[in-house]
Amino acid sequence: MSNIRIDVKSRTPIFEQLCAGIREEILSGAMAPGEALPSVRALACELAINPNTIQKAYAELERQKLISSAPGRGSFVSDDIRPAMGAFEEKILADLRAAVHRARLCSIAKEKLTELIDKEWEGTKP
Amino acid sequence: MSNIRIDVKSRTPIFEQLCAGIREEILSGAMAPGEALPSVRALACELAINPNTIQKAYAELERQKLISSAPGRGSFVSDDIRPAMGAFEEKILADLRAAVHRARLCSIAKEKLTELIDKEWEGTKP
Amino acid sequence: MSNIRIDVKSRTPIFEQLCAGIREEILSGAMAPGEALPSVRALACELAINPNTIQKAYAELERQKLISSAPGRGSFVSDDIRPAMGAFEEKILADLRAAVHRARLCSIAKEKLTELIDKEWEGTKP
Amino acid sequence: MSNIRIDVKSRTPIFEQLCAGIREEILSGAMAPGEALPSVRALACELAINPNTIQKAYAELERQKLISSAPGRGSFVSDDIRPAMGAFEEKILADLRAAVHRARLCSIAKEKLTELIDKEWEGTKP
DNA sequence: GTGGTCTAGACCACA
DNA sequence: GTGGTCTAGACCACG
Repeated sequence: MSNIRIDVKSRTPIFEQLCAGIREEILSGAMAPGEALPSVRALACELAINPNTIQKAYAELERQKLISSAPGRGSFVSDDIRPAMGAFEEKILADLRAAVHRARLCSIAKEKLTELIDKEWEGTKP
Repeated sequence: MSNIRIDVKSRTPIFEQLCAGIREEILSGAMAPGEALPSVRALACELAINPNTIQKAYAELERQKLISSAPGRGSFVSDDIRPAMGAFEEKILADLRAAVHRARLCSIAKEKLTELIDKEWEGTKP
Repeated sequence: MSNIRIDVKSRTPIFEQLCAGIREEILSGAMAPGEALPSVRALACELAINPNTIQKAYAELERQKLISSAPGRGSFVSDDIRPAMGAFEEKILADLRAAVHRARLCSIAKEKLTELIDKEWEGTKP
Repeated sequence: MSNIRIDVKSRTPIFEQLCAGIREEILSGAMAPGEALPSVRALACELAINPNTIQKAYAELERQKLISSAPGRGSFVSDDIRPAMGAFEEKILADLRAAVHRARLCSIAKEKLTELIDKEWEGTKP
């Protein structure tokens, strides 16, 4: 989990940065289903962040069925993350559609978009 | 201007919805350079929104050089909106890059993205 | 008077642009003491500006003793513009002092200022 | 921050006076990069000004990259104020040029200008 | 506690 | 009539 970087200066809420970071870890396979997440206190200490903020991020991820918390035992990556992945995928595609729509209004050439995708896709190959 | 729809229940601030709506009107050519925008009071009345909120949106658009306001005379679409378009284009492409990046993490097939672009592009043809 | 150019898009009020323009004409000697200014209506027509705005500019210049209006006969450059020049000079020097002060705070080198003056001075030689 | 003085009777808007005052504090080094600014409410109370006005000033300074505001945490002087300083420097030099130009029109001797700069420069030595 | 947003209502200068 | 500024008071999300 030490791959997660928080930017306290950023405008996006810290708990959302946390959600995004942990979600990436899970969706990319860095964290396996069933694996234990660090405790709220430990992560709060490691990232120098208010425990309440960690708690809020965990609660949000649990709401999205990406993790499950067992009171007194800790939090764990869900065994089946496919439904959560589906919901997240929907959101990503919706964002893409919106961006494409705005690009269309802004008279950006379609080639520029596909080219951008190619470039970004190669650049982040695992 | 009656094409603009405001959702007061939305999480995105009203003034941002206004900015986006008016920006679309301008970038899409629905409003021509030099054309007068509705007065702050008139638009406030039409959309049932507080005049201060309209003014905040106009101020933001003026900061982006998309419109210019002349006290006592009204607000007008800028004669030359190209520099503003350039800045906006940058933002759109950055959004696209971020969305593609997240799609990559979520193991979405690249074909799905290009297909989505094709579909969205055709669907919004003027 | 046809040298005066008004920018209706500018943020500085039109009547102030008028004042500045006419003041320049007078202080630079383009208009001689005692000379008649164009009538309010004629100037309003020539510049395509509301006559009330011309009137306001003339009133302001009269308040500054740069011109004098004779009801029914028109407006004329004052015979003795020295007192008005003095007051205006004070204002210019105050502006300069303020700008220099801010430049000092911004750590701008003093040489840059004197150099700027030399350049501006030569560039606008009559 | 108690060095800032606001003149509610002045013609220049309060929020601009605030911007200028805080900007001076930052550019002069009285406030260090990363330092926390007083909270909107606290400063509003101290200066006997409406919090909204303080917020408008903070928003403007943030737009100029001189400070950064983090919802829930407060506002802070930017870590790197050099880009903002550059933009501000441009404005100052433009003001100087304009003042020199008007001085030229008003037949003010060039020596008077350089002398004024020398005097002002010495008078505000840190 | 913080900053951000919105509303309601007022006053001003400008045209 | 216009836009610009300010005030007072409210609500919200974040930490």
